[in-house]
Amino acid sequence: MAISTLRNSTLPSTAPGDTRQRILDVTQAGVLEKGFAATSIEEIIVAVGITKSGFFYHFADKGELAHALLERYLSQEQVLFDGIFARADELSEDPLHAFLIAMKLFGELFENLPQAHPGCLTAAFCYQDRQFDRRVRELNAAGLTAWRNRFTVRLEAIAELYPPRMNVKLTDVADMLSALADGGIILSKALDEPRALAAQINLYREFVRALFLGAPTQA
Amino acid sequence: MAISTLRNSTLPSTAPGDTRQRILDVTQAGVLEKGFAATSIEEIIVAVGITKSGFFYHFADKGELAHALLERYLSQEQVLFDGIFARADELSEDPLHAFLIAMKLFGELFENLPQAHPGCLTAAFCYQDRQFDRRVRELNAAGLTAWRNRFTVRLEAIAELYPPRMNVKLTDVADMLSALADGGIILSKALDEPRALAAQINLYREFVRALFLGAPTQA
DNA sequence: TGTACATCAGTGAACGCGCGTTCACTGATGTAC
DNA sequence: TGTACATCAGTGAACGCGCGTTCACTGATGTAC
Repeated sequence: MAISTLRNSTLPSTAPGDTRQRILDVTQAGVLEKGFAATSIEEIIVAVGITKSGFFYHFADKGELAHALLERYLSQEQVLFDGIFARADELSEDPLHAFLIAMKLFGELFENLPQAHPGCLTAAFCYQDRQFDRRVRELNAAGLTAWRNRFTVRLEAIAELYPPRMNVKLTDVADMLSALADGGIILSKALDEPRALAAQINLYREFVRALFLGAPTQA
Repeated sequence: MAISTLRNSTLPSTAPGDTRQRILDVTQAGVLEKGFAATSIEEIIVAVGITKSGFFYHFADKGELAHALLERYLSQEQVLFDGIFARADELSEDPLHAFLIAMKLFGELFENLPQAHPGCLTAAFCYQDRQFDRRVRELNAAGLTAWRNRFTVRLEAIAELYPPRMNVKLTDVADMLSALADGGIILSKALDEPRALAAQINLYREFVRALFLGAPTQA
């Protein structure tokens, strides 16, 4: 009680909704390091600095925590990509070059990470999904489908101007970015090589370039 | 007791070492569906049909189970790829074509899966690695490094005959297969689309072809 | 060939700890009249 | 302006269940002599 009084008087007062966000922050870090089941409510509340009852004021049960966490993650990701594509579209009107610029911007996010990328919640949840109810699983699938659609629309616009040089399905090429991002994160995490992720995003850009422009005859 | 007597008399008697393998089989399925922490010893022994003490005869503690599981998985994977490359080398002496054949064989493993691929232990462990001791984490990293080295050697042999048409690091191209396999598995699991994995392996083949042979001028 | 002992592959019962969850309560702030 | 009530953001104590682990024991098979 002395501590919380002290905190309230000396530290900046917590903004409304702040505790909930901090619970989600701590949970996300735990899920990406240890998995959801191994991240206990006990350790979350210790890190956040509230009591267990405080936790249950914000979330009815642990399942609702999982749902809220994934929901927040997917919407943050969407905002990120909206920003990247908006910027890329400012820089080029050509759909292929805008796409290549967007991939360059995306890759640059990971160029100079001091540590390995902390991880992708979609991947973590995918490997633990029998712990969650159907709502969570469907939310995760919807997130991947949204990525697929977002990229497929752009790839189709490109294909109208630049006939593809390989016989591939554009939805697969759209999925390929998700796959390389998730796979690149696993590489960088497991090998503790921060740069491995950016390297894979860069290869994706090379692939898209070769698909629509062809590979140069000599390097 | 009546049940175990029945089992011993009517079912084929268990071969030596069989119980241990069945424990690992059940654990692996659980880890890929729910994660390691959420896969309890209790449910493992029920599925295998032994008692808890029987489990602890085979494994000193749960950590040793994790280590044994990953060890077995990595060696099974190694055997699989030894077989694929041995077969590919029989079919072509040219390093590029042998590599492309190997990727075709690899992809065909996943062409006609009735369900989504059950998952990759390396990915699952990567997202839960703070649960394990250093031995397990190092084993996982060693597995990915082994893949990298295996493919890099082959890619370098190819590059001597077919100068690469893109400015990429061959170790990254080697990693790309791991990344696309892990990413493709996540896609197929999360979306429940069994074919998504084979599609990504196929794109890898197209990329390697374009890297060393160039993309055709017209599809 | 028979007997003694060792090893293998488990059984059965108990243990304590930590987990997620519940419930009655509280102090500070906001709103109605 | 003062008072009554409602809402927000929690506290504190208790609960039972399931978890991983331990320990003394056992029945079947293998090996030495």
